[in-house]
Amino acid sequence: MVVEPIRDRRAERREATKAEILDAAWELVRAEGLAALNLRDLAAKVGMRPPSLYSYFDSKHAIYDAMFLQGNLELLARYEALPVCDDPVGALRQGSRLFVQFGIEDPARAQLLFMRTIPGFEPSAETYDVAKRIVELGIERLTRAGIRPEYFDLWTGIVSGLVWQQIANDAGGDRWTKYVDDVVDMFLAHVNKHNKRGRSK
Amino acid sequence: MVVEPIRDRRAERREATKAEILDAAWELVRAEGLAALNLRDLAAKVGMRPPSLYSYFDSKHAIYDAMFLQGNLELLARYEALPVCDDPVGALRQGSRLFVQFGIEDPARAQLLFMRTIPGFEPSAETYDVAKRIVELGIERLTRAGIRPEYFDLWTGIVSGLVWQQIANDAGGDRWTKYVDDVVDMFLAHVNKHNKRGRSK
DNA sequence: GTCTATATCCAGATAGAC
DNA sequence: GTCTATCTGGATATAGAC
Repeated sequence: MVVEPIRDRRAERREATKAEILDAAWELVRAEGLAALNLRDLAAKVGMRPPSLYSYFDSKHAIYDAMFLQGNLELLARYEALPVCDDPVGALRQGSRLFVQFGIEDPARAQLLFMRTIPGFEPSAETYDVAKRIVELGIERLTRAGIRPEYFDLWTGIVSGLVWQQIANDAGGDRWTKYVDDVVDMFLAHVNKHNKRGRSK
Repeated sequence: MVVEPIRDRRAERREATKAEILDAAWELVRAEGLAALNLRDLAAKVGMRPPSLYSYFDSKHAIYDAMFLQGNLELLARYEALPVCDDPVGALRQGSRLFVQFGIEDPARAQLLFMRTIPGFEPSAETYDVAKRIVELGIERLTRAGIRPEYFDLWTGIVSGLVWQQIANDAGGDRWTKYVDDVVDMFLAHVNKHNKRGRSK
C-alpha cells in the first residue's frame, strides 16, 4: 500500500506565488526592457502592493537572480531535450540553431543571461553551476564532432554575434540569423583545416 | 593681406563648455556604465549645479544623442585615417581589427552605438547619416577585396560577436579578440568558395 | 549663464497594524 | 501574508532671482 507523503500545502502555495511573480516579471521585461523592471508595476501585475513582494523575495536583485536561474535552467533543459543526432556535424548545427533561437525569442532574457548590464547584479553561486553545465554540454558537442575544446570560444563568439546583431538591428526579422548554417560551415571548414596537425598528436 | 574673419568668441566658449560636458559624460559612463549617467554627477564633474546643464543641452537624451554622434564620428574618422593597403585582403583584416579595437576599448560607447539599451532613446537623423557612411566604407572595403555586398551582414555578425563576448565575459583580456584574424580567414575562405558561381555572372 | 528653490515623480525598502 | 504609512534617496526638469 502506497502511503502518500505528507505535503506541505503552505509551502506549495508559497512556491506557486513565487512562480507567479516571476512569470509577471518576465512579461514586464519582455514588454518594457530588462532595466525597466520595477516593483510597483510588478506588484500591480500580480494584484499586490509593492511591500508584499518582500514576503517572497528579499530584494529586487533577488528577483533578477531567480530569473537568471530560470533562464539558465530553461536553456539547459532545451539542450538536454535535443534529440540525439548520430551525425556529430548535424548535432553541432542543431546546437547552434537552438542557441540562436533561444537568444532572439527573448532579447531581455538574453541580455540578462549573457551581457553585463544591470548595475550591481552578480548571479549567485548556485546559478553558476547551471551555467557551467551548459558550457560543458557545448564543449561535449564540439568534441563529438571531432573538434578540440580550444575552439569553443571561437564558436560562441561567431554564433552569439548573429544573435546580438539580430536583436539590435532587425528585431523580429532574420537578417542575421539566416546565416547560422553558414557560420557553422565556416567554422567547421576552418577548424578542420587547422586540425590536420592536431589530429596526429 | 589676409583679413581674419570675425570670430564669435561667445559661441566658441559655449561650444568649448559643451565639449567639456560631453568629455565628463564619457568619463562617467566609462566608469559607472552607460545607464548610470545622471545629471547630478555630471554637473558636479564640471563644477556646475544640475540645472545649469540645461543651458547647454535640452535634456538628458540630448546629451546621449550628442555622445552618439561623437562616437560615430570618431569611428568614421578612424576608418578614413586608415593607411591605404594595396592588398585588399589585408585591408579587410585591418578594418576588422580596427572595429574590434574600437569596440573593446570603450564598452559603454559600444553599447550606446551598437545596442538598443537606453529606454526611449532614438538617435537623431543627423547622426544617422554618419552611421550610414560608416556602413558604406565597410561595404567598399569588402568590394575591393572581391566580396559581394550581400556578405556584409555576415561579416558584421561574426566580427561584432567577438567584441560582445569579450566585453561581457573577459573585460580587459583577449580571450575572444585574439581570434579576429581567424575569423577573417574563415570568412574569406567561406566567401571565396561561394563566389565561384557568382564571379562568372 | 548660473544659481537657489522647488515641482513632480519615482525608486527600493522598512515598520508595524491587522 | 498583506496591508497602510512612511522613510530615504534619487531622478529629470522648471521658475525665477541675480
